[in-house]
Parts: sequence; C-alpha cells; structure tokens
Amino acid sequence: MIRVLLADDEGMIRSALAALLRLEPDIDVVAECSDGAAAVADAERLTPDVCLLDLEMPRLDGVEVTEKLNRTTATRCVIVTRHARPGVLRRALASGAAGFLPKSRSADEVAAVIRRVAAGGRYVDPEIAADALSDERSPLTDRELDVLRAGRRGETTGQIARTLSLAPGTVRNHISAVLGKLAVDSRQQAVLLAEERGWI
Amino acid sequence: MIRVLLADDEGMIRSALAALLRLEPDIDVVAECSDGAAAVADAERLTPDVCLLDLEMPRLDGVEVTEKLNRTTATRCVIVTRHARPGVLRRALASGAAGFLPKSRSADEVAAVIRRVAAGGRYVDPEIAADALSDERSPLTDRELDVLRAGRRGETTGQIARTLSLAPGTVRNHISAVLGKLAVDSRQQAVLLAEERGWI
DNA sequence: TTACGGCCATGACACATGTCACGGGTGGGG
DNA sequence: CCCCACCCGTGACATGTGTCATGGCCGTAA
Repeated sequence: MIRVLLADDEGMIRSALAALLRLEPDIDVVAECSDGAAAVADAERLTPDVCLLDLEMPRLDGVEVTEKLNRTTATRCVIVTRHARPGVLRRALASGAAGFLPKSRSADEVAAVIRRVAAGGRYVDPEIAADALSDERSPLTDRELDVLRAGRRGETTGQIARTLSLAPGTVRNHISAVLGKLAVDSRQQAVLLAEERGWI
Repeated sequence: MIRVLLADDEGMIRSALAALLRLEPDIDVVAECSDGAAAVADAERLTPDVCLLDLEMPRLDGVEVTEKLNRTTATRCVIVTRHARPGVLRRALASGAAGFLPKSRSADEVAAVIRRVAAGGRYVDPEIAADALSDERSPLTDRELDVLRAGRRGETTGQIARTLSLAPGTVRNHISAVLGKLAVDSRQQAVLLAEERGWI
C-alpha cells in the first residue's frame, strides 16, 4: 500500500484528487494539507511514501517543502503546478523533487506518477523537459534577482534598498541592468516576465 | 438525468471533477471544455441543463460565457473561482449566474450545487455572500478602472494614453486619484489590490 | 433659470525613477 | 601575476511619474 500526503491550497482540487486516489486499491491518502508548513509537519509525523505538493502554497511553497523533507525524511516528493515553465522545472529538480507534473495534465496520470515515484523511479513531464533542454536559463545575476524579488509587489526603491541593506542608487542600477537584459521598460513588466519564466 | 457541461482551463481539475461527477448516478457529463469560447459553442450545440464554468479562462471568462448563454439558451450557469471576493460575486450574479462556488470548498459540494441549480434553485456560497453585504463596492470611477486595466501589465503612461486616446497628463491624473482612494503609493500596488478585490 | 456636485480632461510643478560613466573590491582562470 | 567578470557603490543627467489647481461638461435640485 502506497501512503500518500496531499498538499494544495485549493480545497476543491485537493479533495477531488483525494477522492480519486482513494478509489485506487493500492493507494492510501494519509494526510491532506492546505499549506506548506502543515505539509512539512504532517510529513515528518506520518512519513508517507510520496508527497504530492502544489508549487503555489501559502507559508512555504512546494520547492521549499521538498528541500526541508529531503533533509529530514525519506519521503519522495512530486511537485504539481499550473505554471509549468522550464525555469520552474529546474528549480523543482534542484530541490530534490522526484517528480514534476503540470496541472494541465489529466488527473488520471496522477496515480501512475505516484506509483512510479514510490517504486523509486522519477517522472518529469516530457513536454516541459524538452523545453528545458532548449536552455531558457535566466540571464540575470543573483543580486539582480534579489532586487527583483524584493520589488515584486510595487515596493519603492527606498523600501527595496532598506530590505536589502543597499544604497538606493545601487538598487536602481541593478534594476536598470534587469530592464536592459529583459528588453522591457518598467519594473512591473520585468517582474511579470521573470515570474512567467519561473526565474523568481 | 442532469446533463452537465464542464469548463476549466486547468486539465487536472477538469478531469478530476468529471470523473467524480460521473460516479453520481443522476449526473451525466456531456462536455469538457478548456476555454470560454469552446464552452459557448458546445453549450449551444448540446444544451446541457447546467454549465459549471471556471471564472478564469482564456478567450472568454466565466462571466462572459454566462452572459452569452443567458441570451441564447435555457442553460443555468454555476461559476467557480479561486478568487472568491465580494466584487467577483457581484459581477457573477449581474451576469445571470445561478450559482457561485469558490474553489476553496470541497469537491463533494459540487454535485449538490448542481442538483440544486438543475432543480431551478440558486446557490451562493454563504461566506462570500455575507461579505458582499458589508458593501465592499469599488470606490473607483469607470474611467479610473479603464486606466487601471490598461496599465495592469506595467505599461507606461504614454502607452496607456495612446490605447485610451487620452493626454498623458489625464492618465496620470486618474492614476493619482486611484492611488489616493486605495491608499497605496504605486500603480503596481493599486493593480494588485484591485485584482484582489475583483474590481478589475 | 441658476447653482451645485460628479466626472473627465489638461498643463505646470516637484520628485522618484531609469540611464550612464566611473571607480573600488573580490574571486577565478589563463 | 594579470585579466576578466561580477558585485557594490556614487553622482549627474534625462525622463517618467504623482500632485495640484484649474476649467469644461452634464445631470439634478432648488
């Protein structure tokens, strides 16, 4: 019997997947969580065989949960997301995820992926994997990404500078570099593009 | 037998709901669509009893689909959304929707809502309905919303002015009014807040 | 009719932002 | 070692942005 933990902040899809998985004779859903912190707590307590983690969750996202669990448990993690971009896949694999499945796929495939991962295998959505090979790596430097992240909700230059302990001029400099590299002409567009590509 | 059309751009939740609904003895899923335009076409061809429509979809969103179908068919529409805010509910009901269900609810409730709506009743999520009574109506004027919409991706003032055929100064003025009313200090924050509340 | 309040539009001004040129520091190859 | 790339910081300048006072338009109430 494969013991599975489910984590997704959207109740409807979480309960729907749980109901479908419970119909499978060899799968047992042992926990349902609505945020990343709860997923970590339950996974450490119940040590399920597989964790099916949504990427976008409050408190801790799927990648952060995977990193934590890989340090403390033997659970294998599958990351599920609606924004399936090469950059996202890259981050997911770097965190130690054993599976990657976009939400555009049918729910039927979930059980198959869980079985495969539980058996020690890996699963990566073939389309996204193909895209990832056509290197869409971020041209941005680490610090530039920091600045972009710190300003992703429209924070002012001064606020960004304070949270990163930088001079305002430096912040503007980094942002200017980002705008040039991404060929856009406002912070907001840069943030949207970077989120789109999974660089943030 | 209640004949149901399902529309959601996320394949996983669409197929999961379809599978669960097919388990119900009195419900028949006659169509699954991944965008609003397909939903309109299929609904007019198949005349299902109930349409379960996601709000966020490509081409036409759930509200627009509901408006169209209410003019041409007798189908009753239920709108499902992850961003369940009073403003969104208001728009949904104004379009003639017979039901409103946030995705935070469990999938079990979907069948019950469908039965209720098919029987001629209405269903509105009680929590959101209560919030909607504590009038969270948009304080923004029509033109201000236009400007906000036109600039929601970080477009520059000049671009907004061109798309709306306005002088740049006018655009800045409207934005200034918006920032004051929403008590924020950048366009991006205003856009995020307005989207959050369902005003855009 | 006049007066009033709303929405819309405009231009002038102050300030924040993006751009550019520059220099110091650090770490990793040739 | 030098060279190079990257990071951090500064300051001056052009441009974009937010604020304000102002006026036109329209519907409503006195």
